[in-house]
Amino acid sequence: MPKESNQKPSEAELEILQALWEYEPCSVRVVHEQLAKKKDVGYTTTLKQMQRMLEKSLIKREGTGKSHMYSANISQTDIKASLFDKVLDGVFQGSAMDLVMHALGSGKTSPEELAELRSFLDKMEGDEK
Amino acid sequence: MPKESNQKPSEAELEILQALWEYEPCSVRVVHEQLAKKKDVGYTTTLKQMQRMLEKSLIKREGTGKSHMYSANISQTDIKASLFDKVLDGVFQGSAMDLVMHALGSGKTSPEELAELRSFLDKMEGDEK
DNA sequence: TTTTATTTACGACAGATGTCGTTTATGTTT
DNA sequence: AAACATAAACGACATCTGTCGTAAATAAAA
Repeated sequence: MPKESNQKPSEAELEILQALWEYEPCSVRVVHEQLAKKKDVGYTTTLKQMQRMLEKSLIKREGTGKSHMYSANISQTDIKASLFDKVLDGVFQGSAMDLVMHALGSGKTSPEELAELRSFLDKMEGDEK
Repeated sequence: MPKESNQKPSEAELEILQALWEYEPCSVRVVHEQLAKKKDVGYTTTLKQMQRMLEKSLIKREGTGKSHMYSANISQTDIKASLFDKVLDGVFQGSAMDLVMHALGSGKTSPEELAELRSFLDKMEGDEK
């Protein structure tokens, strides 16, 4: 199997991964510019962070001499699952339903999405039987 | 207003808070025994952790002399919201729907719960208009 | 081929986190 | 009161994180 990372990314590392998932493969500069939009941080800070992430195999890179191109070495799907589980077990006592309710109650869902959800439910209930 | 904590708990701190939410007010010993079920850690470690949390006002305590009784100083609801938002923005690109789908797709919901969700949806759609 | 602009690579540092060992204080039993 | 059992307080330490400054490497321009 491919040697994927097993470490869980920190806050800052996650931000970098996000940029990578969107632009990979790309240079440190590109990633940094994304971060710079959200917060005030130095280029070398981003670089250093990425170098450490490289050591941890959270990301990978290619290219020789100057300018390396980086890519995430961990899928967004995995992180989604991982963070999701963490929150689920951490504060929702493992009740996915509770979490769903929270999500719907947060007022961040449009009517269209609710409709979509409804049909999804139909499909789910259709399957089991 | 009551002086509540503003810091976000770390991994280990969250575990302690969980124990507190369930048993508060309680002693360090009780909290420790809960943690000990899940991981191998020393009593003084838990104690130290809690003392630091006290400084940060993540928790509070009462009782004089020996044996203090501790309680969480931050509501589980707040943490829920906070962690939820973090995950939502962090990897689900702010799409609550995506997160809901993930939750439902994780196979951690019973048919009863799905039914419950359905009626919840009915209610929601009934309200808006 | 100098100069200039970038990109990397290193090394440092402060603060947060996770873990303990040891010492001190304080009830509880004889 | 003396001995014992516990709880709390301290201080120490190794990592991990977030941030940089500075130096070295390398490509691009003059």
